[in-house]
Amino acid sequence: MKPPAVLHLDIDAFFAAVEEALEPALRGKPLIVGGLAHERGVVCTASYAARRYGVHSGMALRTAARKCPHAVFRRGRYHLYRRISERFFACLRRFSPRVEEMSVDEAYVDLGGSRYLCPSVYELAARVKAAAERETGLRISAGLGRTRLGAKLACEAAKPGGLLWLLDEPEFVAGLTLDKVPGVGPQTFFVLQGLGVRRGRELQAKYPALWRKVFAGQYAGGMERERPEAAHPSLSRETTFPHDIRDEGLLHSHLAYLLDRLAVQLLRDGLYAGRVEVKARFSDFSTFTRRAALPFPTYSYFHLWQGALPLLRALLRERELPLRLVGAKVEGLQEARDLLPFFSLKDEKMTAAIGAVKERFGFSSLRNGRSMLLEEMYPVEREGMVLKTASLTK
DNA sequence: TCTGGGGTCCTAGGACCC
DNA sequence: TCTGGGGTCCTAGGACCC
Repeated sequence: MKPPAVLHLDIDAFFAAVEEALEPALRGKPLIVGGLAHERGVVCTASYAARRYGVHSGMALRTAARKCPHAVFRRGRYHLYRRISERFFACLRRFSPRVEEMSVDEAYVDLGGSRYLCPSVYELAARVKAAAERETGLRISAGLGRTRLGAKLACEAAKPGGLLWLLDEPEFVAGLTLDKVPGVGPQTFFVLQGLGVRRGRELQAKYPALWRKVFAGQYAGGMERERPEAAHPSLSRETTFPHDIRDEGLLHSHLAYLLDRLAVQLLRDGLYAGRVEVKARFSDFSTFTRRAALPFPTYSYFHLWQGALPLLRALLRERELPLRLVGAKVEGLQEARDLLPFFSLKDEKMTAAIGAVKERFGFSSLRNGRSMLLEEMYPVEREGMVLKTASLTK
C-alpha cells in the first residue's frame, strides 16, 4: 500500500494573469481586476506588481485607487476565465480520476493511485504542474502532502510559481500559527488567542477536542473527507446598486430579475427549489435576510416570485433606509428524479418553455414584465436574437 | 470615496409533537 | 392545571472561503 499523496494547485493571480497574457503590455504593471477605480466594489484579483502597493483582494476599489493611483483597473472577463479554468481541470483529470475543484483556479488532485505513471511522486507532481502551466499558459503554484491540509500549506509556501513537498506534516502543523489554517478566520483566531492558544501544538495539548474539530476533515490521510459532498445545496444572485434605492417598484423589479435568472438556472440544471430567501443590505450596510419554505418544490419563476415578494416587503419594513443591495437565493434543491410526479403544473410548463427560448437565444431574449421597469433604468447587455414580447411592458 | 458576488457550513431559538 | 424532556422542523444570522 503506497502512502497517500495529495497535490494542491493554485493559479497565481489568476484573473490578472489572464489579462496580462492577452495584453502583454500590461505585464509587470500594477493591474487590478474587479471593477473600475471609481466603482462601488472590491478588488477581485491584484497582480503581484499591484500587491507591492498594499493592494489585495477584498479591498474596496476606491481604497485600492488611493493606494496605487497609476494602477490599471479592469472589470473582468469572467467567461474567458471560465474557459481557461475548464482547460486547467481537464488537464488535471488526465493524471488522476480524483480531482476536486475548489474554485475556478484551485484544485486538489489525488496522486495516491497514479503512481504507475511515475515511480517518484514528487516528479509526478512536477509533471502535473508543468502540464497545467503549458495547457493554460499561466504560472501555477503547487504543494504536495500526505493530507489535504499539508498540500494546501505547502502550496501556500511555494507561491509564487513553486512546488514544495511537505514531508514532516505533524511537526509543521504543530508549529503553525492557527490563523494559517483554512477555516480559521479572524474571529476564531481572536477567540483562540483569548484561550492562550496561538499554535497547533498548544491547541492540541490544551484543547484536544477543539483541535480535532479545527482539523477535522482536512487532516485525514489522502483525499478522504469526514462526510461525502452533497450536491449544490443552494444557488443565489445578488446585486449592489451603483446608487442606493428606496423606490419599491424598482426594488420589486430587480428582485424579479434575480428570480428570473435563478429560475433559468434551476431549469437548466434540472433542479427544484424547496426554499427561497431574500436579502437586503441597507445604506448603512446593515444586512437582513428572510427565508420561507415554498409550498412545493418548484423551478417556476412565478412560484419563486410568490414566495419571495412578501419576504422583500418584510425586509423593507425592517428599516426606513434605502437599499444598496438586493439578493435572492434558492435552497433545498432536489433533482427531478427524486420528486413525486406532481409538478406538471401549468406554471412549470410555462417556465420550461421560456427557459428553452432563453437557452437558445440568450437570457435577455425574453424578459418578464416585472423586470422590464428595471431594464429601462439599467439596460442589460443582450446576447443573440432579441424577442421582446409586446404584452410584457408594464 | 470603504465594504462584490458566488458559495458552504454551523448554531441557536422557537414551534410543534409525543 | 406543580410541567419534563426529547426529537425534528423551521427560520435568522454569522463565520469563512475564493
